[in-house]
Amino acid sequence: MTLRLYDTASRTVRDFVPVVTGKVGIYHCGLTVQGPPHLGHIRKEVTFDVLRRWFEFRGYAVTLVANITDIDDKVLAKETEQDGPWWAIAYANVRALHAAYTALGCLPPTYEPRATGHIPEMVELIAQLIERGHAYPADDGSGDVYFDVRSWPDYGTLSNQRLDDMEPAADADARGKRDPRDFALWKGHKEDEPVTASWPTPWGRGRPGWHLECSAMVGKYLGDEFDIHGGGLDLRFPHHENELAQSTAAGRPFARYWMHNAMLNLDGEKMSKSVGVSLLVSDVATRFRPIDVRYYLIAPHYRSIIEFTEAAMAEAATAFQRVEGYVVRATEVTGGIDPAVGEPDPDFTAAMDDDLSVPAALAALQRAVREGNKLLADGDSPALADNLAGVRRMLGLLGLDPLDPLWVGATDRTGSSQAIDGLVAALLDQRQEARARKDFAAADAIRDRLGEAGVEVEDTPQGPRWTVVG
RNA sequence: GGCGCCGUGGCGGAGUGGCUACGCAGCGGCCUGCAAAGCCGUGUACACCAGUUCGAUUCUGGUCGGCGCCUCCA
Repeated sequence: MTLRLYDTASRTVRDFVPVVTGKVGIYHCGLTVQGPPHLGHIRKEVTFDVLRRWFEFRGYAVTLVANITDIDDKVLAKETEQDGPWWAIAYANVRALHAAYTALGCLPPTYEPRATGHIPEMVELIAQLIERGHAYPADDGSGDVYFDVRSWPDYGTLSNQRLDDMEPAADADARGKRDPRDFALWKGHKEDEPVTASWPTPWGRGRPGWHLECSAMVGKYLGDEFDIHGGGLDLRFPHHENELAQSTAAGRPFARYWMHNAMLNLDGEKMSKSVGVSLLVSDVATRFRPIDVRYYLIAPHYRSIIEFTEAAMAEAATAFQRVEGYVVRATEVTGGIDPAVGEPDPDFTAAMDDDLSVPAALAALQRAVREGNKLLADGDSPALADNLAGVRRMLGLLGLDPLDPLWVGATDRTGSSQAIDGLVAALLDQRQEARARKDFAAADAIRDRLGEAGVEVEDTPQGPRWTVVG
């Protein structure tokens, strides 16, 4: 079966056909590093991490490029709010983003280009656009360079809007614009802005407009025509519309597929940087296990809005821990397996091929877990090992295998020092002796004492097992 | 005003012109010394009103409600 993806531009689900057979180039808009990432930002990262893992499973050589926009109005504005130069603030937020990636099990992108490192590529693109008659330097001496939307009849196709219905762009004084909807490719240096935030160009010193960096960088690393361009749905317009216009007007075919993930809302509204930052990844990760957070973020379809609530998050954690519990117990019984030999359930594969239908894929996974639990009741067997391998393979494709080195430490439910192992084992021996002589009061007393110390005891057909909780 | 998305059982969340989503919670049972975990069983769910149809939660139109974008946004 072919992989099918929903393409925002055509508003249909289409068979995926790569530019180059066997390869896929994906570019998704990383962050404008004006602040540390919140749960909404990381939803996007996790979504594209799952996409990337699925393409790799399907045998594609994946090139994943996620940019960092480290210079723009908002970043500069932080300089006056916070103590420190804009570039230090941007860098600190890059580091926070990397910490969030790691915490939530996202594989690093193939490359992570930064806007400030690609000024020459941007200048080149502007020159091409001016030469072709689609951009012009403002005649008010501001040093701004604008994209001429009237010169590009296709402007508006991505967001399905007509130019005449659009409101004026407010990214600069309209004085130098030919049309109020023209957007800035380049912004001339202003007296009150730091000189460090300006670069020389044929049109004077200045800094890039918001959209230019992505067109320049995607062109450099993925080519004039590439496979998939992604990002949050809120980027569809103006950001992606403008990228598309800039690139195609410069003669570059650009993205074949546009993928946009839906927002994560809080209190019924989109989490917005301008409304105030809440639900920082660094904060959520202290209240919930990161692997549970990842499950919560990918369990709904990527094109469905997530209304964040603590209750739903906690419920998702319970749901995932059921799966995780099976993996842990089955691993204890089988002695461990190599997940690479596992085969995903056909229903799982079909669901993932169908525009990354993770909810349906998880339903298949849950059925496999139920089967596994039944097998587990009979102890070790080839069928159990087989099932466990399949379950772990499926989990791995979602970045959720609890035994992946990625998560070790964070989710280790049995790990403790050898001393604790010995002490608990000794107490459990005493309890087993008590049970053997039907002294259940003594046996339960030992279990209660262990429970008070945070050690939970369960009796299984293979004997008692214990885990450290909390 | 323009362009879109969504309203599913107590909760989360898929999907389909007729056939069990799945999970959480609840209830009943099995297993267990007890428990935990697990397994089995268990729900007149598709905002409202019309229309199309043999049949609509699914398609069409309308109403109500919620959300996103229209140059800060993931």
